[in-house]
Amino acid sequence: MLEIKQLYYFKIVAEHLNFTKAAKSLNMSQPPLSYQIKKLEEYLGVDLFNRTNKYITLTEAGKYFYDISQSTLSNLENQIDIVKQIGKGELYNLKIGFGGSVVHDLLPEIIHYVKFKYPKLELTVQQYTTAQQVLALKNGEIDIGILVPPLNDLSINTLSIRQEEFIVCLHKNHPFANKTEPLSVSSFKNECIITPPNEAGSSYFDGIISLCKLGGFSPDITLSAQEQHTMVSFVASKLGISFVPYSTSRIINKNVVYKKLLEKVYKETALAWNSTNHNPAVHLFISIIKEIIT
Amino acid sequence: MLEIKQLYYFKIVAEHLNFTKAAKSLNMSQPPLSYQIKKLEEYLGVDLFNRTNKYITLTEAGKYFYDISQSTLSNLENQIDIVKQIGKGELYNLKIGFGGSVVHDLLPEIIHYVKFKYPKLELTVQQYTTAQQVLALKNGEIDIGILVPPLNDLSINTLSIRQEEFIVCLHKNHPFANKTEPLSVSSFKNECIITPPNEAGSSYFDGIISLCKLGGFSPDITLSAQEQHTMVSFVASKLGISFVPYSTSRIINKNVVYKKLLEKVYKETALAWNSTNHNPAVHLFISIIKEIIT
DNA sequence: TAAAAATACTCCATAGGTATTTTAT
DNA sequence: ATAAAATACCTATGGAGTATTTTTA
Repeated sequence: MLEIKQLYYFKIVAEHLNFTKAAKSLNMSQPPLSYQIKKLEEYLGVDLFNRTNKYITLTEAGKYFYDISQSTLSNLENQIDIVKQIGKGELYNLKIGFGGSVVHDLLPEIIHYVKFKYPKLELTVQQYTTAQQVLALKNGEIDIGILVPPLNDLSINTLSIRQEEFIVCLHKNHPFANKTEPLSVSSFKNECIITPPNEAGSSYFDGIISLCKLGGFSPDITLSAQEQHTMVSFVASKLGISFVPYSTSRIINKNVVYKKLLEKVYKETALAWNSTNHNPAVHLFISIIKEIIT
Repeated sequence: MLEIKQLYYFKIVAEHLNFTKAAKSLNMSQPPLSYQIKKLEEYLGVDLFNRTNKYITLTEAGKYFYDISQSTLSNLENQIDIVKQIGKGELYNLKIGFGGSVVHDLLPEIIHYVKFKYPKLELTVQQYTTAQQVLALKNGEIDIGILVPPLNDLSINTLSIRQEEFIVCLHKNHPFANKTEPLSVSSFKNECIITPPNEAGSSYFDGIISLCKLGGFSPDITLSAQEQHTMVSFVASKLGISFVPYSTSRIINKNVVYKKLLEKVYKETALAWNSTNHNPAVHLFISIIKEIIT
């Protein structure tokens, strides 16, 4: 089996390109060092050094393995530092799941604010769908979700942190693209509507459906896209129109315009957490977010 | 000292939350497993499990250490796979240094082309200045540089892969912003010129100086920026004008226009490699690039 | 011939096994 | 009473040391 000791020995030998000197710098004798490197090479099934009895050089595989050893050792060192701080209660770690829609505005804002004001709070973030987040919250894989409520799950608490009205995204040559007054949803009853994927319990998708209902029609859905910028690109390619939350209008595309709607439906974004989670940072984080949104 | 075995043992225990069952799944008995975990905790100086004799749970530090163990083990596994392939000559690795100016066009083009056509060539890329690249080429830290020639260093070979004329980047309200014919460099003799940093031997900077000489003046340099998009932002903020290579005009900024110049000076981009480098992938890579540029 | 790696061997530290005790539910 | 972790003790693998040989520049 591979051992960390071997990575370290190898790193030192690769830096000295001389077993005897490397052994000296490791405060050990040369034979066991040679032995460990040989064992490492046997484990990998790969020669790491070109050996002549006078001098050694790294093979191509050895050069690559040097990078591995280097980065593995330094990563471990840094991460273990963090573990020690968490253990001493000097640092908190929170695992945060988020949906794609907050990547470009809310999430960086939150991360910067937390890093600046609460350097003792280390955030690990990963992208999920809302459904995946609920699962991950339940099995403790994440501490906090940033998702679209409502959830019909009693064990998960939520706190609404943003309400955005839906607006419509049109191609610049669309007949309504130059109107200045808000548009009625009913004007689009014969258009192809580009939506997010209709996953089980997707409130974002449901919001679009209820918007169309207010306009008196059921949408013709032939195109869906996971990412907001893909939806915008589809509109730019004249594949249809799209109802998007206000924040999407940050995505600038020269073939696309955004227009307000007469009918008001709101897309909510919420924090979610498992009520049985005992990580003390959860409530710290929630109170920080409350600071931001007020 | 930390051992990889301990990371693995810990991972399994954390997944079972039960020493006896974890030991069974590891084909070992429970006491030595408990002993190794205890040793690990002593090494870290941190409790990883909350123990009662009936059941155990992960501490917050333990949860974080689980992530470390997980990712360290899987990274090592993947990377070792690559080392084995390199060792067998089934895969080549090339370390490539590049200057900032190729990030948005040439570099992605090269990476995609290579990944698609030569999946056996694994590229590791890292950003450097031209001067740093020359150093890294000499000490073998990188195999290939993508930089601005000429280099006055005989041990480094170069191959020019792109020539771009300099154009001028102006604020949209600049008096010349609406001209259609090419502009003379001399028109800008009284303007503040935004440049890249004047590092030792920067041919990019030198190109701008010789451009100004053609216009019959020495530039007034008060502002410099490392990144192309920063230079464009400075122009957008009316802090001056900038002479930029043609590829920079890909950076679209609604307050900025790009205009051709009467005087033609070219910024070159070249591949560079150490003539004593024996990595067989170097010449393979060079021949691939020749395919792209012809 | 000299410098460095490989080989041969010895020893002891420690990983892991078995048997047993402790503890909390 | 029982399931699970901790403790005590034993064994043997293998890591590291010393002495020596081999290799080639």
